[in-house]
Amino acid sequence: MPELPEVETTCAGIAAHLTGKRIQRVRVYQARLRWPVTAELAAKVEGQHIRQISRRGKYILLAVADGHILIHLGMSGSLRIVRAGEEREKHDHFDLCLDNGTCLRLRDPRRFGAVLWSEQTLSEHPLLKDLGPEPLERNFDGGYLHAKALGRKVSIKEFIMNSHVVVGVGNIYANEALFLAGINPTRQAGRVSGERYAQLVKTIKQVLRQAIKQGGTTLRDFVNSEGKPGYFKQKLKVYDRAGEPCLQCGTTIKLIRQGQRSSFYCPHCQK
DNA sequence: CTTTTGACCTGACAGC
DNA sequence: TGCTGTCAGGTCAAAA
Repeated sequence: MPELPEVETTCAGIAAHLTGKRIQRVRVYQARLRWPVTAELAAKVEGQHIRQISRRGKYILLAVADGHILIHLGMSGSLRIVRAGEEREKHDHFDLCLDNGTCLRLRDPRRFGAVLWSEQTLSEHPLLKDLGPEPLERNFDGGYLHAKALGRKVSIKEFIMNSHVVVGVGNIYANEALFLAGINPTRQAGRVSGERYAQLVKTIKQVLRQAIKQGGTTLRDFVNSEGKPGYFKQKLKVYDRAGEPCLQCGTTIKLIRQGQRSSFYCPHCQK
């Protein structure tokens, strides 16, 4: 489900509710997520104040005095702020109960998400330390991508979806950015010019910024922290449009599989 | 080192 | 009304 815009939307929605609040109680209803939710987490954070909410790639980070809670939404996760008494529904696996009668509640049908405790410096955490740059920051530019791609034979689409290359670009936005840049998703990463990488970086930033503005993309079940969907789906040019006409030239949008994921592109506009 | 494949899960939907 | 197979916003770990 959530790519960077959806995680960003979620983060922005929960931040004001959490910042400065004291964690009264951790409730784990289903510990078996991507990794087990540990008893250590509860022991460490109960009674602590949430100092700050931030995001690194698709990880949401809640800072407390001597460590961080790392939350990943996987494919189907969502976070909401609920009243403490609110009835739990199917797939609600985790609550962070605050001292003001509200809870941060994680729902995740597929359980590919994660809730982890980290006492390490974040830049040394095994899941974070090798992550690529943030796509919306200045250090993510055409020169960086072009240099990183040198000698790489993977397709450009799999390349930009690799979080060690750049974080936050998932299947929807990879397809969209490649369309906007006019690049065929099957092209080898190492065989794309610096000029085209500069263009691609622009379209990645553009599509992510627009999606954030629209509150993300809801395909079937993404909801923000208030339970509302995102509206970027209406702006998608190629994703989920196989067999439909290209909005630029009318050619039929093609569907192929790359690395077990669907890719959509216009064979005429993308070379 | 890079690349590919399998694994983890539930739910929705198509086709028989 | 089943049942089976396929697909879905991710990404780690192991194999090649």
